[in-house]
Amino acid sequence: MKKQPTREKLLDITFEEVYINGYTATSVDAILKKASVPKGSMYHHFKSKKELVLAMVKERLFPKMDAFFSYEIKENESITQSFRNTFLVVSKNRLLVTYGCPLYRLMVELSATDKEFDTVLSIKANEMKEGIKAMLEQGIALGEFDKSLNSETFATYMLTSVWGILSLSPSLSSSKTFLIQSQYILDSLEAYLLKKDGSL
Amino acid sequence: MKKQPTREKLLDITFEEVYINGYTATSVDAILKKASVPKGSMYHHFKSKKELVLAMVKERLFPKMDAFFSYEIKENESITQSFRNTFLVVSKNRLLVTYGCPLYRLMVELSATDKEFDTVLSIKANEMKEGIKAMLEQGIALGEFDKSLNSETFATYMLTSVWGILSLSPSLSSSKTFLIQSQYILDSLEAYLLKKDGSL
DNA sequence: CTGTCACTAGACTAAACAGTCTAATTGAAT
DNA sequence: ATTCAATTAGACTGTTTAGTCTAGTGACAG
Repeated sequence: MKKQPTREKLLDITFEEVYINGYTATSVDAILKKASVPKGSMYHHFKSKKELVLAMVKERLFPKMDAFFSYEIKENESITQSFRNTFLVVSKNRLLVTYGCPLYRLMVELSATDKEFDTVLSIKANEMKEGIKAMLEQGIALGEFDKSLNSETFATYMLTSVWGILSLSPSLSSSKTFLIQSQYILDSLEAYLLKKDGSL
Repeated sequence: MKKQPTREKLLDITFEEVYINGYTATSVDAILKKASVPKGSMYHHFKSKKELVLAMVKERLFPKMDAFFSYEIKENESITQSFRNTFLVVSKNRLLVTYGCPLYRLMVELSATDKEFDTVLSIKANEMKEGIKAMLEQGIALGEFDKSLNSETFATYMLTSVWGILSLSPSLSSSKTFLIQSQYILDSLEAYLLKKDGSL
């Protein structure tokens, strides 16, 4: 168990603390205590609390999300099935089901009042929307969905409604209810499904 | 323009400040300054910041939401149309579209870390779910929806997905995109619609 | 007119906050 | 071994925070 470099340890602990408590409610001192890092070290690596958290967003939060969502469709798998699989993976992630999407939580807390956070977080949100949009368009191109499907607005709908469902109070959320509700999202996609033979 | 009683003025300003900035990022001093109320007066009426905000939740936030959502169905109006009307009303509310639902924002910020807030806010969230659920059940009873519709989970889905859609970054939200996306929610209800004659 | 009590007023306190400073220590290069 | 820059260490500072305290004010009942 070799010693983790200070900067990396700080980013890890900052992710955990800010995810659960939010940006404002997380104090620098609390992060330092949990990480067992003295103040001077932190302010050597980061010029302020905000810089620390912005670095955490770019070097921890974003990579975590990139690793989670692939937007790739496996061979012989329909786009619908691909979405279903992603929902299944999400439902199995205890933290996501309990506390919601960390990107979304930060957006809700900070986007209205902090332009810099809003810009950075919106870029990732947009990237995710584009990923979903590309999948939907692939589905249209392959004849799975009707051309009348507006991939832009439907992608945004899928993304934000999943965020909303996930961000229920921890006391009310469960992986089972998430799965049922994600099915309703797929139901709304059904309206654009081009039924072929009775293969399903 | 008669002078507003101190307590009432404090609740009004507290609602505005906490709605936009959140609980933690709103300081008592900021509220007092904006309301032009001295500290002693506030601590005469409320024993702490938390009590002030809890009172605001009960005496401002909840009544505002009660006034907004009726869960009543007009004569000769289908349940589906009734939902559509509510979405239309929501889309016309600038604050809601810009900043999202104030109840939901507070839940995202506090439910994971504060049991008391979680309890109080969850009660209202549950009440709203029950209101929607009752409408759905009325729709089943009147033959508008199929009996296979799970009113409990679908009501939760409607509520949380609307919250998610509304809580997009202010820089990305608009009343038009909200309306389009709320239509997708109604699309998912379509799967349970008992089509009758060609009256629609 | 006077005593009472709800409320106002704002100076004050102690703790928590983000951020600074200088000195000590480390590790790598020479 | 010596040098030197990168890092660690934590005491310190100034500000903001929620909350206290005591003196005063104003309206109203007797």
